[in-house]
Amino acid sequence: MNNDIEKEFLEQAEVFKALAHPTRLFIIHAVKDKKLSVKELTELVGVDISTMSKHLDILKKNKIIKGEKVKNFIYYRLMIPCVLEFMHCANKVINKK
Amino acid sequence: MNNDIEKEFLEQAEVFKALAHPTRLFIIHAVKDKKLSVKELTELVGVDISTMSKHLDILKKNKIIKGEKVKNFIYYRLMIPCVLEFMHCANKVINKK
DNA sequence: TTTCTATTTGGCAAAATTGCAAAATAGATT
DNA sequence: AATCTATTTTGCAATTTTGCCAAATAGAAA
Repeated sequence: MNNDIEKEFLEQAEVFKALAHPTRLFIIHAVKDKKLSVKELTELVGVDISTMSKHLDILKKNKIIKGEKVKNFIYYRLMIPCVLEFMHCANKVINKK
Repeated sequence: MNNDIEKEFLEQAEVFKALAHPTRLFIIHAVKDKKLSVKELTELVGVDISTMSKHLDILKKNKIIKGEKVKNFIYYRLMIPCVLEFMHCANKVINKK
């Protein structure tokens, strides 16, 4: 595997890793058509708020979601709609199991 | 997060996890239009053959690739073409970084 | 300013992933 | 049968990921 190709797959794998967690998939689903704060997402999932913050950070760093500060809150929204197509495809894979 | 939803995202996350490794993304790319044996893939990537075997097993268990035995060799091929669209989308995400 | 409220960060232990080496299998060839 | 050859499995140590708690920040409200 040559160096450029290797780098390409390495970068791509980072994106897949960012998606490879049930809580993060839930977040994507939840913010696809409405903005939600860290606290709201925390309550929906039922996890410690620091844990939620870290999950959001991973998605943020990969430019999958984006946060907008309003007063004390940071509202997150989905930035990459094609991620939803990923998920439909993933479902096809699951159903063939 | 209710139980059914949780299960759905848990299953989806498994598929994303299967894709979240540079070697496994390379494999998918390599077998998308030609069948390759474990040994051939091992040489292309430059990894221990037992490591390659494990990567292939992960993709196989998730029905992403399928192996066909011919003589002593097992030739793998891509089963889920929509995975390639995943990768195009992942590239869009990367380029926005 | 002091006090809330929302969010992030650091620390840490538990769990999962990774990759090599060695041993085990499977089956083809001699 | 014995011997190759390809692949898988086991064992294990190193690395990474995860999630809670406690502490730190940021900024709004009183």
